[in-house]
Amino acid sequence: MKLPNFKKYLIEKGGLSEDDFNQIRSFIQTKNVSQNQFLLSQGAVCSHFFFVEYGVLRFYALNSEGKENILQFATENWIVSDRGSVFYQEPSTYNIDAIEDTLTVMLDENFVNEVAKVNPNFRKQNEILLHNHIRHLYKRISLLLGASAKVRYLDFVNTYPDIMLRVPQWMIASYLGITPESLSRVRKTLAKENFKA
Amino acid sequence: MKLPNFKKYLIEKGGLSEDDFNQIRSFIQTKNVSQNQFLLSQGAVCSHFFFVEYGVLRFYALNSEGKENILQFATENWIVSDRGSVFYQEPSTYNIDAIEDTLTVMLDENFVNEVAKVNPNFRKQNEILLHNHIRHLYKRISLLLGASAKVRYLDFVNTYPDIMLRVPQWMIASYLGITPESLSRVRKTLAKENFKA
DNA sequence: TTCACTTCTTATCATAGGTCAATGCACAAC
DNA sequence: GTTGTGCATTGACCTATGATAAGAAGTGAA
Repeated sequence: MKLPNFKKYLIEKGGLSEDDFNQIRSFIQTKNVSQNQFLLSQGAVCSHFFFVEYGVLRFYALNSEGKENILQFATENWIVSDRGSVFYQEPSTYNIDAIEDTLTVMLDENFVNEVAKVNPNFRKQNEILLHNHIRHLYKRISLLLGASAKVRYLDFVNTYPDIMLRVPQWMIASYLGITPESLSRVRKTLAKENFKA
Repeated sequence: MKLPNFKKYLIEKGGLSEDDFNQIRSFIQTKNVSQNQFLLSQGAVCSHFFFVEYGVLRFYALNSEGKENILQFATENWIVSDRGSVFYQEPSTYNIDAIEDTLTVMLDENFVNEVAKVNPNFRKQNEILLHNHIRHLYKRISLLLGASAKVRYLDFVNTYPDIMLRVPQWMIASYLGITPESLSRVRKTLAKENFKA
């Protein structure tokens, strides 16, 4: 099983050596998800974190009227999961499905512990990654609280130009918290403005 | 320096023993902030995490028009900080000030390392707390994406009944991403509904 | 080719929530 | 007492975005 991205991630972000990586190879479990298949469905208990080796996942909730709210896209090198479900064995209120055919590495609490045994530094690195994640979420909340649909869209385009190209526009609208129609309008006015400038 | 909440936190949530706590006493630094004083101002580098021993802090951003968006309130036993600033020495884009006179414990990266030396289990516990934090942020994002002002307000009241009583209403409006006028109207309709029921 | 299906756009109308301005309270300072 | 300052409420109006419905363009299967 070749997992170039996962290996690179553990070495560059996790602080592991090539050797360390070889030692943990046996713990690695992967899972394929084809397009439109679910990795996690509302109501199920989520037992793993999913690292995306290749492909695109979406992580979303359904609100009381059944509307999908996309909380996160996950492309290569991202990790998604319902953390509450992993740590407390609660049924999840979220869904994860695949936007493209995707290969994931399944990580659980035990995996982190095993890696930490091989290289104790990993835990520290992992902590920094978690803080980083929190930071991104605060930025997102900040935009949702105080920025117009247009500003949020522009930020998305700048932050995730790659995702832009791989997911349909209506999903981006959902991620931004607006309707596809509104996003269409935002794009139209932006196009006009650029034409003038 | 008596820090009953901080001690309790490290023992209950951090997995430390009474003994462990006594060993790290010497690393503990505290800071008092009186009402309306700043703990962090936009543009400064934030070097610490702040644990609230008593009091209330608010963590907020200013949007492009200068409007405050409150990202987080922190009462007893909460930790706030601009994580990007702590880990990467970047100037912060956020502000933290005190809503009540507050006593904080100042934590930095080194603190975590020292505690982990005394009790290696701490790092693992800390990781779980971080995951929990992430979970709460996703819930918040989910509400901002898909719930009306009324629903968000009701959720706030249920989740943070204590904070309700300690911060002015216009700050709650800011936390919810609406104007004080709108919150006033939401409360009015809720009052009517309760009267009928 | 046609048909079905999805995505994106456009137009019209509806509404939640924003903006602005006035009023009413507390509470503190004097 | 008076004056001021900050907060909550209310009302009149405005606007960004939602809802609905209809078309247009792309894609893939039969």
